[in-house]
Amino acid sequence: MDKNSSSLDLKKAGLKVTLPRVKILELLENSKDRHMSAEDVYRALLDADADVGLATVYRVLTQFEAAGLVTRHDFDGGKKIYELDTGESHDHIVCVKTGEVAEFRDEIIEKRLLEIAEELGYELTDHKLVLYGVAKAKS
Amino acid sequence: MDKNSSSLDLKKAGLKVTLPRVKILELLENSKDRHMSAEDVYRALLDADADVGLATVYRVLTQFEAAGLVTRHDFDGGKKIYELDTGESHDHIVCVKTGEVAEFRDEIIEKRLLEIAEELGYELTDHKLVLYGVAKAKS
DNA sequence: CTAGGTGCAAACATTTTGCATGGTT
DNA sequence: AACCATGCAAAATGTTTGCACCTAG
Repeated sequence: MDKNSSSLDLKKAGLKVTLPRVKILELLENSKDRHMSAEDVYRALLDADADVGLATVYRVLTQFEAAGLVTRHDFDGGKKIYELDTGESHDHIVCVKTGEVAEFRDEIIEKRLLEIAEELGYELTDHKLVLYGVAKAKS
Repeated sequence: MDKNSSSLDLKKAGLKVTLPRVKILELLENSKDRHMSAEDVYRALLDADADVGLATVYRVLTQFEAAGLVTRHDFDGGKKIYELDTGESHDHIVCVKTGEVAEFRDEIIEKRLLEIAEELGYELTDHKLVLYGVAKAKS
């Protein structure tokens, strides 16, 4: 019953349960790297002997985003990065040396952003915050 | 002596003073919209009867970025957006309806970001913060 | 069975690069 | 004069789309 959870999520999202969609969703759920580009997903599927076309990967990821299953980021500029949407909004910190991505959520920031938008005369709908830094050696 | 300031900036940045570079820098300094894509710059130059190739626009903007004269953003994902670097780091708020971009700087945020990076074991080198919202009717 | 999904390849959009020519110091 | 910058067109990315075939409900 491995695919059951994925199937349920798909149905809940109003998407027909097809093989490519299940495979992609499972991949996103199980992959160690939560942040993947369409190309990453495509290659991972190939490695897993799943025969899914690149165009389908793009289409499915787009549908997943529309359905709220995944979130899209444009960290650097080259590619679009997708990650499973856990419901918990969070921000990212990227190591400029290794490219590794970590996540965090900070209430002080969240609260202040609301205030700032208010002060500027906007109703805040979303935000995107990425920190860039060098990971320091751990003591 | 309109071009003098631009020329000086270019020299200070260690760039040879050429016509395309001067024109592009002046454009960025004088344009009402501080945020422009390479295509935007290219078309504005065409409109001004400046005969600069698109490839040169890309090259010059890249050099300007390397020289610290401009900053690059990837607001949505499609295109890369450039803006003059005023030295004052600031963040952006984008109206999801009109696409208009406003700028702000908030010390509470700046301070907190440093703390967060520290807590996560990073030395902060940069950050990117974009708020998305709907501009409310002004009373 | 029927609507919608998929794969492939071609089309697109944006950015980069090779090369011969031209401009700046 | 020497060197680097430019323009053009071709190539390289990354993403989207048209169309014939296939599959889930």
